[in-house]
Amino acid sequence: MKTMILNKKFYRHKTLRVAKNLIGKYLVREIDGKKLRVKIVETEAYLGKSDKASHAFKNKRTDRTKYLYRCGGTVYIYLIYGIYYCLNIVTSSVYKPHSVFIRAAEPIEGIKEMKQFRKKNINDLKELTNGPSKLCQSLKLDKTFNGKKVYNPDSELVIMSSENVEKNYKINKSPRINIDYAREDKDKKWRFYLSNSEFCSN
DNA sequence: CTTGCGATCGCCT
DNA sequence: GGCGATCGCAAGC
Repeated sequence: MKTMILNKKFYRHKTLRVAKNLIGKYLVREIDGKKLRVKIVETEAYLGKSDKASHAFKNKRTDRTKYLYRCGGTVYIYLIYGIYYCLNIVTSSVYKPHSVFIRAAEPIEGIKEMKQFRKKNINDLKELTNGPSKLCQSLKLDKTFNGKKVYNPDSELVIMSSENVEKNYKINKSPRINIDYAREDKDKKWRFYLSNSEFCSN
């Protein structure tokens, strides 16, 4: 079974389902003729209007969050703490500002380049991509990717299916990380991760 | 215009 | 375990 780009329809489903289905898929970044490839091992679902942790809670729509209102498969990247970027993939239908937050991945290809894009000297492989902003550094992703489509073969960032070994994946769930402000939504088990993967965030 | 703060990380103790 | 970095963003005046 060959790996291929996931089509637009993959993202047009319930966000919790897409968040789980993205585990084990490949995130592929093309830069200067080089291919950087990682395997997604940890995600979180953000359910828009009804989710106190979501940037689009109560359908809040601003210059920053407008990308969440586009079709499934659209990139939403935001700046956090003035210095770091975080990657989301829009899901569900247009007008529902849902997304899947990509928290961690396993480096597969282009590791030399990823090490160069991260600031510090990395010896431990998992330190390249075991956090949402570490991942963005390693893949050199920033706000210029906003609005791009991960199902478009011409994009510099696409998501690809994995081999059929994914049938053997055991996926766990837990509450999402660092959303204490979300009150009654903070304990919802909307975080998914590959069981036994050492490449998950801390 | 002003102000308070964050879906993180790395360094410090 | 704690904390500071650093600035875009959104809310409030």
